[in-house]
Amino acid sequence: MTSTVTDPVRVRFAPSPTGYLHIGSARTVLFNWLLARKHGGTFILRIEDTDQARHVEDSVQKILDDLRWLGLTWDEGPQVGGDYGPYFQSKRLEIYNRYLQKLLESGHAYYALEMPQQLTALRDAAKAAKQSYKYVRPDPPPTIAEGEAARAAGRPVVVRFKMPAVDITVVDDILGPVTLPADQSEDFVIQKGDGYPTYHFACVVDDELMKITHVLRGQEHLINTTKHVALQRALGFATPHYAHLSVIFNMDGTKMSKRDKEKAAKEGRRPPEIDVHDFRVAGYLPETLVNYIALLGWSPGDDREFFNLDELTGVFGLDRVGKTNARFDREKLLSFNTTWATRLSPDRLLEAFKDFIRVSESPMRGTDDDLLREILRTCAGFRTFRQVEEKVRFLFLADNAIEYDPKAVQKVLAKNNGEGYTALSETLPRLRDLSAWTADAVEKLIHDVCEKKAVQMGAIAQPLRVAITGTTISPSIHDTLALLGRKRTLARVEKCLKGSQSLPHV
RNA sequence: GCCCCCAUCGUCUAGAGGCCUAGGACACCGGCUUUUCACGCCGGCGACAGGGGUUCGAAUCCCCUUGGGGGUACCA
Repeated sequence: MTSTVTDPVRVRFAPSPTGYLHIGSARTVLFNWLLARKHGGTFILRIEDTDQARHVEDSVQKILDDLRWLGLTWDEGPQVGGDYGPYFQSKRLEIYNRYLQKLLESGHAYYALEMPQQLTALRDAAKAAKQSYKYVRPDPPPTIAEGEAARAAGRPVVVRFKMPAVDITVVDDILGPVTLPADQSEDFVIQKGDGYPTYHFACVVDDELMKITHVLRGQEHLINTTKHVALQRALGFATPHYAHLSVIFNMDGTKMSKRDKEKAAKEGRRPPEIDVHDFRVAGYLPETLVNYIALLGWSPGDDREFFNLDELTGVFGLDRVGKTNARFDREKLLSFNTTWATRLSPDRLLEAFKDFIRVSESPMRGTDDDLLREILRTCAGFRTFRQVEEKVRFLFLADNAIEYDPKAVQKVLAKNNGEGYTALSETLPRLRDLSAWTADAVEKLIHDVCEKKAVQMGAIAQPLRVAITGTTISPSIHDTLALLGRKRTLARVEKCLKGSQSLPHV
């Protein structure tokens, strides 16, 4: 089915505040946002905080911050308001109760008195016997009066919706028609024992009241759609367009879960990035993330693959969203980031770099813009900001705090009877005498030394690099020296040379 | 157990019956460049899950099998 969009498009992203923004959710937001922008519609953010037990305190703040970082701003929702608020479900309890009463009175819903443990036991038994389980509606169900009395007596009473015994077909904008047999759905809970609505109920009421036209969500909700449509019919609500997105997995086919991080930490590995915030702290650009996740399940139909948000808005469409589950390829992401870093203007790159420095609490904090620009320039071709940081880490260490990598020292300085040290000591006076300490002058000097000694660049550059950084990795040798400055360079080389005298193999 | 969804290179995908001896990107493998790490350039390897149909003709349509995924909560 192709749906012609006539009403103004209103879409929403409805996270529950239980942590950071997951990379999979980020794709869902992106597609919603793009759909809204594409049609000049409205993108709404709604916080589904109906689960008191799992609520995480600063979660909302974190999610909002990472959404903004991605550039996915919302037209209605927390912090910006709107005509259809409040946008926190916990603030809409009266609204849900009103519709709940209607359902109760019209006989579409009823109070249910079973204890949770009782139900769990039945489910477990069915599972153990490899049988399917379904809640059986009491016959007759408790009356409203009985339900209210039980609740007044302090019993954990819930309200269940009478699921009609008809097959329900929804025409998904991505998947096409999907029919769910009636006998698969039970009378599900719409109000919990604590008085909060369940997701299904709150979601349906809010989507109606907030005039949502398109529901774009994860595939885990596909089957819920039956419940939602049934609820809409009972309530006399319109049914919005539905579109369900495929799932994103790790390369090994497992789910991308925060558990991966815990597991890695326990095993002493660096935790993989799972939430948007993880990628941000790891030194990825928002442009990269947006571009990469856009291509997970959507394609422009041709060979182009680099798009910013504006460009995506221009070409995005639900008709080009695929049905297949995707795997998250970190190698490709890295490659995208490398490309994006070269595509951005120096100003934009600097801005992004500073965000990285801030959120990652980098030792580069407090560095002035000119130096940061210079660092970015000398590290051109980098894959992530984190890599830049590692490459220029030597700049932010005290001269006497350089840690020498034993392997680098052996390979570059000590090997062959300390020929690296020899090269160093021969170069040192030339550096002392260098009139102007610029990258160009340094480069010229090193070339000159190489020529005089009839050796390759590496024979001079590498010993210098190890002497002043402690490692074999840094920007070009002339940039490395220029960045460090004459005084600190000389100090480090001298200290390195002095240290060599106590080494047995020299 | 039951229900639903999905199926092209290792990965993301293009492909909407003949344009396909299946295209691109990442990865991988060679080579070039090179002061380290990256970057860059050139070349190569590499897929229509299997089986039945439909059709003059199928990666494209239908069925079955297999495989993968989702759901089956007083979570969302």
